[in-house]
Amino acid sequence: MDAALGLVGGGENFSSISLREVAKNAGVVPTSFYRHFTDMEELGLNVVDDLGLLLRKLMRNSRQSGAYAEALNRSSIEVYTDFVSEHKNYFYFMCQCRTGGTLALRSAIRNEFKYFASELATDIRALPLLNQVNSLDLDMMAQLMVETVFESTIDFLDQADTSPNFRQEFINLMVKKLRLIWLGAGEWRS
Amino acid sequence: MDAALGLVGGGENFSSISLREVAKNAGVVPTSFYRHFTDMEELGLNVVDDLGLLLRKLMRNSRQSGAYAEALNRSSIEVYTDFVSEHKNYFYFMCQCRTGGTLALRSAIRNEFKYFASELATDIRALPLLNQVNSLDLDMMAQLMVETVFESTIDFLDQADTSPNFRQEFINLMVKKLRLIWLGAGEWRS
DNA sequence: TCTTTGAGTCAACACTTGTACACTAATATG
DNA sequence: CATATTAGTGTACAAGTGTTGACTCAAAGA
Repeated sequence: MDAALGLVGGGENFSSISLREVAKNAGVVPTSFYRHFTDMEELGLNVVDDLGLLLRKLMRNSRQSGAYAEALNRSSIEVYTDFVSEHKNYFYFMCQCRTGGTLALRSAIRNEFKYFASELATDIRALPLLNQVNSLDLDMMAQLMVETVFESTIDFLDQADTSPNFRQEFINLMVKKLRLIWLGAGEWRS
Repeated sequence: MDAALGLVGGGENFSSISLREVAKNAGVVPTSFYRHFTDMEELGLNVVDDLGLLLRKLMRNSRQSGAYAEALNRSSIEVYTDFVSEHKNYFYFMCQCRTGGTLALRSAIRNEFKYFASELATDIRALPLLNQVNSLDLDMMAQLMVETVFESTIDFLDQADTSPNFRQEFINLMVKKLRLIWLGAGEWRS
């Protein structure tokens, strides 16, 4: 799995990586691949699971630090961008497969997002700002926030190394977008 | 190009489609491919150009019908979803390549988005609702709206055929998200 | 201690892939 | 009419692909 992620991080597309490449990158003979996975797709699904664990860990940490309570303010965006930088390969993989993977892979990732969004929804449910919002609309809002962040991740990955202050610009833009959504949420009447 | 798009629409990932497959699907011998493109990437870039033309056409139509003036209300979302349904292959391609293409392909698509968003920005600039918003923030808002719509396109493509009322549910959700953003925009003070 | 099992090796297969070269036929252009 | 150009054809090759089957060997469990 690390070998596959390495290739993805190196610029290859997961869907066009061959079993043999993975094996070679893992320092192992091609036939050994079958000892671990039947398929490249199965390998991909396992990576999605790992990614899910990673994201849950991130979420736990954010909750502890209290940043999460205000759900996606500046500091939580900073945490996120750092996290992405530390796990570039995983996020390249995720960005690629969310739209370009097998149908099974796509829906596996979709599910991770749903989980993430629903966790966010329960966390912000209690906020007094949102007491005019019903449960369905709350889900919609959480979904929009999560999507907004994830959607921009590929841009961050692509450009993070281009200029030293891109990270700050990116964070500023992200914060604005989320503030805009929060502003709308405050006015929302279900 | 149609042959390539056909393969994409059939579930294959553009980045793993071979030159030979395209040739076969076009009813032509592999070596003939080189008469038109040097590369699969070059073919891809040409498809992006075509897609750009398509999107501009869509935008023109929406403007004429007046729906666009209110920028992404229900009827313009309906127009968009119909448009996507009519050009599924193009949109599968776009969704795939925005995150999974070559770097050149990715940034070509990014540019189309930028163009689209900036057009939207100039269209909504005059709205009295937004007279407290400066130019930079307006761009950010237009960008968020465009992203929000495009980001969900893959979900629409994947699930449009699953249930007969998915289209309506999708439109409802989309309208809500955009309404949320508009609500925020109305409160925004740059 | 014997035996099962997990993870690796090697050789081989039929097939696909990108690309090169030499050739043909229709269609524009001078 | 002659000539260039454009889009197609067939053959060929070296490299890469997924998958098979039979083998080794260290570690874990009985």
